[in-house]
Amino acid sequence: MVAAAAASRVRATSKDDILDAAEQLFALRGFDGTSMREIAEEAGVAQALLHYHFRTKEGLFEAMFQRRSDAINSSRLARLDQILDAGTPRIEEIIDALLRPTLEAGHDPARGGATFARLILTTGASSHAWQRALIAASYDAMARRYIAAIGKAVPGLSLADATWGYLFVIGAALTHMSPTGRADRLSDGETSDSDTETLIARATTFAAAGLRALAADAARPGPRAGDGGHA
Amino acid sequence: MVAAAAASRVRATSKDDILDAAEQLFALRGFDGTSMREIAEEAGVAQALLHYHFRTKEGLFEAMFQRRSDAINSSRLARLDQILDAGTPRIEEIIDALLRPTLEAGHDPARGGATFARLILTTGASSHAWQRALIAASYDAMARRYIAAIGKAVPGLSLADATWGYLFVIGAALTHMSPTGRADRLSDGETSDSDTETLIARATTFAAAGLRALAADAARPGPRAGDGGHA
DNA sequence: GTCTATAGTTCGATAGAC
DNA sequence: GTCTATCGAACTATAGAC
Repeated sequence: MVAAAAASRVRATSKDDILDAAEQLFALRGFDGTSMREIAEEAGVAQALLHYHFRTKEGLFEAMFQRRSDAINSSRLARLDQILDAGTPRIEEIIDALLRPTLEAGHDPARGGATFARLILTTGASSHAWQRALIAASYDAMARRYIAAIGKAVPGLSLADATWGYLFVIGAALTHMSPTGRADRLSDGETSDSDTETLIARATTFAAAGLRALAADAARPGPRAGDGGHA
Repeated sequence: MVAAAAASRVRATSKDDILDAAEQLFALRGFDGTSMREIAEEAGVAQALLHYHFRTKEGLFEAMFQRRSDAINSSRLARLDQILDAGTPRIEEIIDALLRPTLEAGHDPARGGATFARLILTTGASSHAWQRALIAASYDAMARRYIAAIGKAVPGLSLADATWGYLFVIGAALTHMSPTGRADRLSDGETSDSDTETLIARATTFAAAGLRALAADAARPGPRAGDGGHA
C-alpha cells in the first residue's frame, strides 16, 4: 500500500502504461473498434501482460473507465462542495463545475482532444448491460448530488424536471467535447468546436436559461405535454 | 426506374430486408459491434448476398444510413417549409420540427426503441473519416437551413451562436432518445426516459429558452468568455 | 512480472454452382 | 439473384518458459 503509493509517485508502472494506452485507444475507437493487440503495442508491452493484469478485455475497460471517472467525479464533487459551502448557489457555477472536469479529463494537448466525454456517452448508450451498469456505478451518486444542487439553485424545479435538466446539460455539452470541425463548417468559420472555452461558455448560458425555463413552465397553470395525466 | 418504384410499392425486396436488418443491428450494437453474419441471419439471406448488393460492410452501412437519414431530413425540411410559409416562425415550432422526425424514425413499437438517434451521434463522432463524411453529406445542408431559421426566430443571434444552439439542441435531445432507464433511476421514478412526449416537451422548453439566452447574452456589453478577442 | 508461441474462434470477402 | 463452401486474416485468451 505504502510502497505502491510511493512507486506511483516515482514513475508510471506497466499497469499505468497499459491503462493510459487503453484509455487513449478506447476513447478514440470505442470498445469493439479497439483490439488488445493495439493496446499492448501502444503501451509497449506484450499482449499477455494485459491479461495478467486485467484478465479480460472487459476487465481492462472497466479498470480504465473507473480510473478516469473517479478522477472526474472527485473533482466535480469537490467543486460542488465549495459552491454549496459559500451559500445559495448560482446555477451557472454549478453547470461550470459539472462540465469543466470532463472537458479537462485526459486532455492531452499533444494529441487529438478531449475524447473521454465521447466514451462516457457511448458507454451509457451501449447495448452491453455491463457497460450501462458501469455508468450507473460510476456516475449515479454524483449525478444525484448535482440534481439536488440544481433544484436548490433553481427554485420551483421538480425532481423530474431537475433530472431532465441534468441529462440535457450532459447531452448538449459532452456530445461536442470531441472536436470534429462540424461547428467550424456549419458556421462558415465564425466559431470552432476546438475552442473549449467557447463551448463551456455557450453551454453554460444555454443550459442555465433552459433550467430556469423548465421551472417557469412547471409553474404555469393548465396541463402540460408529456405528463400523462399525473397532474 | 418505373418498375423499381412499382416493385417497392408491392413488397419488400431482399435488398430492403437486408437494409432493415442492418439498420436494426447497427443501431443497437454499432458498426464495429455488428457482423455481416448477424445481419444476414436477421435478414434471412445468405451472407454472400450482402456483398453482392453492397460490396462491403462499409457500403452496406452507407446505404442503410443514407436511406433513413434521407427520410428523416425530407420530413424535417417539409415541416420547416410549412412553418416558414406561415409567417414569422416561433422557435418552439422549429425545435419540434427538428426533433420529432428523428424520434419517430425507425421507431418500431414492437421492439426496443428509437435507436437511430444513437447511430447519428456515434457516426458523427466516429474516428473513421468516412463516417464523419457521411454525416456531412447527409445532414449539413439540412442543418444550415435550420440554423438560418433559428436565427430568424430568435433575433440577435449571430451565426456562431445559432450554430452552437443548433448543436446543443441536437446533443441534448438525441443523446436521450434511446431509453436506458437512467432518468427513471435518477428521479426515483418521477419521470421516465421511455416517455418520448415528455422528452420532446422538456427538450423544447429547455432549448427554446437556451437559444433566447444566447441572443440576450450576446447583446450585453463587455467581453465574453471564449470569444478570443474577435469582438 | 514479463515474455513467446499458439490454440481456438470469428471475421470480411470471394469463388463458383445454380 | 441467391446459394454453399472456404480462404486468409484478425481476434481473445491461455500455456508455459524465464
